[in-house]
Amino acid sequence: MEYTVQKLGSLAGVSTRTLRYYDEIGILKPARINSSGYRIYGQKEVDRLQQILFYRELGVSLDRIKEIVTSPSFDGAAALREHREKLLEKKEQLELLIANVDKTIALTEGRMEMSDKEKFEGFKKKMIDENEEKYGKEIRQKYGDDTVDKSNAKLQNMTQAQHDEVTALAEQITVTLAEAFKTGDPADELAQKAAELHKQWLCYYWNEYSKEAHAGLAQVYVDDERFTAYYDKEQPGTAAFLKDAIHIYTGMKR
Amino acid sequence: MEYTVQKLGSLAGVSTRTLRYYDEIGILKPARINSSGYRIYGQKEVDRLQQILFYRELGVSLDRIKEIVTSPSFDGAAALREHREKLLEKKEQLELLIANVDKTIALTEGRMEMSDKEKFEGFKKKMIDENEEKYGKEIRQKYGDDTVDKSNAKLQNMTQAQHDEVTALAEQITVTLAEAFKTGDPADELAQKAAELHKQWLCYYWNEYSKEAHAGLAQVYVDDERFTAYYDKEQPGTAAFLKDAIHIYTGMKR
DNA sequence: GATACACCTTTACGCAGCGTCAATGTCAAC
DNA sequence: GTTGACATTGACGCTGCGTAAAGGTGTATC
Repeated sequence: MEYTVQKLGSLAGVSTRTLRYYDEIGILKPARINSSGYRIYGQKEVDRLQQILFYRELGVSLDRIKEIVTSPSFDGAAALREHREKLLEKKEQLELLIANVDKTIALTEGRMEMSDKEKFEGFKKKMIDENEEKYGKEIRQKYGDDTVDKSNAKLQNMTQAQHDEVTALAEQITVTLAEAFKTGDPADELAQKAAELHKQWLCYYWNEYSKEAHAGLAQVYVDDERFTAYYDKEQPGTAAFLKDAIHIYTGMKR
Repeated sequence: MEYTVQKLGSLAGVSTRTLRYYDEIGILKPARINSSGYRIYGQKEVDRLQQILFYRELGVSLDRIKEIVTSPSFDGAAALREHREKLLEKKEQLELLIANVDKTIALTEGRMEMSDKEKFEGFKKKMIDENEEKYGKEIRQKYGDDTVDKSNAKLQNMTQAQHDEVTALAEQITVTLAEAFKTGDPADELAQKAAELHKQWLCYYWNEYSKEAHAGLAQVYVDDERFTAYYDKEQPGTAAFLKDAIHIYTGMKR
């Protein structure tokens, strides 16, 4: 299959200008130039463009990308695995930031206090991490454990922040559920709110939410005595009540 | 508390140049200018800078940020919640990309086939989303369901890719577990590999992994008949065997 | 008072990664 | 031969600063 600039551009979702620029900086040369000077791309170029876009997405500079894709000893699979690693790191970064946002929201809604210094912790940490990413290997060889410690501290902070949110949510569920239980009706507005909160709580642990899984878990709450004990702690029958509420909420009767 | 450019800069982790630039474009003016022309920032400016950095982190242009923070009818909490939403979207984006990478890795390691079009799906989807983000409200008002449909299609695709991986992993667990069961020893290398695979599988669903939770789930496999049935399908006793393997793997005896 | 030094100021150019003209050539269809 | 969708090169513009130049200020030390 052969492509002109526009064909390849629309295939890959980039502009023709971008393709010409990539040609200009020598990162993606067309397979050949036809008699009228048109750029003609082939299969190899499609694959290469894909790789380029992968790395670009990561925020890797075109210069670095050039090094990567023009290297003759280029191990595609290894590069992709590395690529994957970085994406995961970026995801962690994001989660850290989200935690920071949550904290700030909590602040504006009263309660917590945050010193000026604390306010910028998230950003500073980020910068530290970026430095580590750049100079990581050297630093690690030189200072070893210190770096590892920092990384661990970050992780602890993250899970701490997340843990705080989850705990607050769990508390809210308990309260709402106790209120709802008094009505005795799992279809009642309050019980449905508890189910909704429970869904939110669940979403902290599950990447994918499905009604089936939610309903399934509710069943486990009744079937598994450890869960049952937790929910029935204050008021026996609460676990079963929650199960009913969730089954109604999800529309699953099983 | 009052700050000069450098004080504020080091507090916030930005350069003095950045602060001067923010002054220049009118996004963050100092509280006052002292007799020598020095920029002096106060508490209000610290808070504002924090907001600016939040939005900057998101990739929002300084122009947009200016609109947001200079708006007199500025609801901080609402803005933060919106901010949070976008971060979550970005995280989804990332997960979509990771799925795309995984797919490509699987491709290079043989098996799967991927058409040229498919290769760029991730990127195209991303662009569509970006357009939606920009013009979302207008489009939604004009075309309503169409946009919603697109969004849903994206989600389906994402879970599809992830689902493929998870299915492959689950298959691998089944096979390994069946082999391991023959040895009859849950501490055996093969059984421990099955536990390891099970952990990986679990990590597709859980954001946080803990040994306690893993061991707890293993117990549920034995306690809950639906799970037991699934694992004992080919060979009764497999669920209990997996539980033992995981309890050894996690070092939890309970 | 001189000198050093860390801080501040404005002005101005440079960079990536393209978008966006402008001016012009080419191909297929009518 | 004209129209219209494609292609070409060349050049300038944009963001969000980094960085260097050329200079003023504040405090300490000699």
